[in-house]
Amino acid sequence: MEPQYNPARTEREAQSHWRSTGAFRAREDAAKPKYYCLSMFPYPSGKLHMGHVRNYTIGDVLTRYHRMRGCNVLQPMGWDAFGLPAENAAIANAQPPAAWTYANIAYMKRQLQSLGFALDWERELATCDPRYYRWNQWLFLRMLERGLVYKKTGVVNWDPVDQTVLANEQVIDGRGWRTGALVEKREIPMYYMRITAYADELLDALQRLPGWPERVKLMQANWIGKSHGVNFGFPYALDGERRVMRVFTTRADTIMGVTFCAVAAEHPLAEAAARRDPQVAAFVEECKRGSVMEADLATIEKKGVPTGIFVTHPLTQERIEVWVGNYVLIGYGEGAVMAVPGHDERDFAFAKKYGLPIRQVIEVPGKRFSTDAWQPWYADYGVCVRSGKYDGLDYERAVDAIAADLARLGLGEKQVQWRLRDWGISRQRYWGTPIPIIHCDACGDVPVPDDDLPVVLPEDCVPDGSGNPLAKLPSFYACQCPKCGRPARRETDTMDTFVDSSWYYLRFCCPDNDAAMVDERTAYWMPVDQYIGGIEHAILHLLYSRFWTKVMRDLGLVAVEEPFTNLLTQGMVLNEIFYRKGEGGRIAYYNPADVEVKLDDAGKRLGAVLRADGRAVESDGIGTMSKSKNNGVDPQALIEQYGADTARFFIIFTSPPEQSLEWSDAGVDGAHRFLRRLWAFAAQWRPALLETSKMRAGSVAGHAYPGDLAARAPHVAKLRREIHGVLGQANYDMQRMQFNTVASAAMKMLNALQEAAVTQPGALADELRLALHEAMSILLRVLYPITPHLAHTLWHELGFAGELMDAAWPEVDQAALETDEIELVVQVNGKLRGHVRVPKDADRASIEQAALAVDAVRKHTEGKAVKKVIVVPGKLANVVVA
RNA sequence: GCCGGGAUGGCGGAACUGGUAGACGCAGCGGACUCAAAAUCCGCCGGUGGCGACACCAUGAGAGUUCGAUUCUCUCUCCCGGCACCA
Repeated sequence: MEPQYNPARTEREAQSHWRSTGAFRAREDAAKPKYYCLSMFPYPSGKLHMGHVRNYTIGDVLTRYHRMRGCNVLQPMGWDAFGLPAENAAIANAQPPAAWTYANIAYMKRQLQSLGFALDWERELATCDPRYYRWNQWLFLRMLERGLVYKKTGVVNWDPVDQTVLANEQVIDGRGWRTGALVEKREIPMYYMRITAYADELLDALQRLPGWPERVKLMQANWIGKSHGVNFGFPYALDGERRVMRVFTTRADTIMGVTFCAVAAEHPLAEAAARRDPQVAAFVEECKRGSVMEADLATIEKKGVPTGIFVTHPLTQERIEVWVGNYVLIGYGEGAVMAVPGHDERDFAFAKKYGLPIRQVIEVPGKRFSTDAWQPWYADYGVCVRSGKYDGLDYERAVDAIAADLARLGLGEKQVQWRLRDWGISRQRYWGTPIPIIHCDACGDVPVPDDDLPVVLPEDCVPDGSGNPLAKLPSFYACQCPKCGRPARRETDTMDTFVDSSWYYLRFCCPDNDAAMVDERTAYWMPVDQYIGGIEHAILHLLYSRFWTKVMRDLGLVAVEEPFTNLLTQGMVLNEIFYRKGEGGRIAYYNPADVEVKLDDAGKRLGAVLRADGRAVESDGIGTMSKSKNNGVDPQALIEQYGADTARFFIIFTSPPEQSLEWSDAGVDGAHRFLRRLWAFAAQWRPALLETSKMRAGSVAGHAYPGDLAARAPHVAKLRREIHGVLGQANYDMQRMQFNTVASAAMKMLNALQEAAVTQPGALADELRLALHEAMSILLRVLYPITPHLAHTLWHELGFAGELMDAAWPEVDQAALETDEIELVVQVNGKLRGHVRVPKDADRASIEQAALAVDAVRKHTEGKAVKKVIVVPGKLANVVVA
């Protein structure tokens, strides 16, 4: 054994040992409880970043821990390989996305392997592989057959210069990222998946996911957004035709306060008004410019124009004017809303701005209504006033009565409304799963027959930013109609990459099956016992995966109701974002490693410059590490300098998993120092520990301190008390997944070991030797999930039995924790004033007496009446004085 | 704007069910070893006052509940994530 820690050699040897023994190959084994541990697979952006290291280290810790607890573990890895960055890289480097992606996968795979994760690489998959995405296409066709896929128009960002559809990410301040042209909204036909058909179940089943964080379930519930209300119509006549404008409201109790209505720019009424009023037309045009993002729509100034069209209030017969409002969403509800400025904040602001009437129709006791300024209580539930026959009714009764009256008129009914919209999966892009549809002039949209799957994506295209290259590639799109055999055109849109990631966890169970999407092996491994990934996926990816699983269940393909039993949402790894704005609004991002932050003498920040040219760069604050913002930190330098175990230990130690983390490598030295110190300690005491290992090799208890040998020496008893006390905490922390304090626990154990060992530097007494042996065995097992190479190597070097990865997780010896006396905290009026030692089984009265006898307590209670003494057994005594 | 989360020393963080605030580290300071440096080891290390014993203040800000609040409640500020075409 080398006297000094050599991470490169340790890791090389441990990894080759694991590789040659196939240590992490997962096989179905009905005899053992299974544990499927999955980390969200990475997008192959080029290099791993710290977020990946954090994510996969957490997964690895859990996988190795559960294996020691006796589980048959599966931890697979794959590549979320389709997506936009590959096309961006293609534009920049004139290289096909496929070549770029495969090169990135090869590099990142080596990085993952160098980190020593216990992955079953035989199950590796990449979503850009036709053997994978053919099943996207296959399931798409099954969903199409069942009406779960349909076609309708959707709104996209259109760059008029490049003649291409832009992702939201590619729109910066309303302009195309490459051209700087003002982006327009455009409606195009797209395929949708009917996730709304599962809205009720997706919401309901959240209650049966106790292993998910409450906040994620809350976010999903809010996203699905079930609301109860009334859908009703305002009759009107237009061009001599009698029609009805439908709206949905959750506040039907305020219906008598309607003073106007508002419709979205895309609403038929707005279009009708635009045809005869140029002002309305201009406003509708204005609304069609700008972003399609909800966040932008929500923050823009609320504006509108009157259409000159009037509808009839269904209950009062009042004439109500219709406005076009830029804040009304065509995609939500009916694209039209009734406006009650008295009791809706948005409507109030709108009415104030345009001088429209505001009417109070809800009263809350003790509150005074005024049209001067909005007050939050205006939106509260109360009692109807100035509402004719509904006066005096509370919310529930008013809604019931109004819904009944509207129903009698044939104009409305109660309705459940969802915020959730169907999932648009069409992308006008090249690097994705081709949608298996053929457009025939005679037969319409014809599904590609199953026998013709997969529709293979050509891998040699180089996008140039001006639209989808597939649409310019006759060898791809030219085809025959499967129905009539006449020339036809293949669909050139591809699928949203969320499709790929919606079921990869199922494919990991049976990645080698070329005949079926999934097979019976999913019954063994599914559901995923522990899923780990960034909190940024709390809604979309996780909701789509839940939906997809339910669809597959209904198709009889899998048996599970929900894909992920337990979810750990990892906090983001953040770093500062630096950029420069070039001509035409183009933005270039610079990696923080290449930027120097300038400080003044007082340490105040003056600015930042790019090291390469010394010119200033702007800061865009801190944000999640990403390819697009170029603020990732490559872990490679860290691994090369310190080794994988240090990188793993550091990322685990520096923060609890769920917390977001601003990247800083301060402290890496400390992590490395600890591992060196542990190695040196092991090397120093190796002869004694080896000898003890030999002596105890046949012991059933393994490495536990023998129960028949009482630890009489105080320093031995102290060591055992400390080790087992820390172990108890570590076990608790492991279970609640607070791994940073498990790492701390390992450090505390080494500190205790060193302290105990120096107490008797000469010949080791048997008692101490056995206690050190036991403590070291516990320490290595606790540390193994975090720093497996080092722990594995020391385990062998010190002669501990068997393979560490299959050693049983250590348990606390309660006998080691016992003491005769305990120390209690003594407070006066809740303030710490001293300590007192009492027998461990002391009763309340004697504790009270002991507390009152403490000098500091006497000083602070002198001349005052003691009202009572609060005794918390085992913890404290608090003397309360007047 | 809406939904979800967070804020504790110079820094990362700890404090289990409301019970010793600052575990474990980093950085810093002082010392030992050394010709010297690195490595290693020992000590100190929230703030203010005091030689000291000790006292007071302190968990983003402000209020409240409690014998006692980092922990529970309310209001506010700032930061992070999501908002349906980044993944």
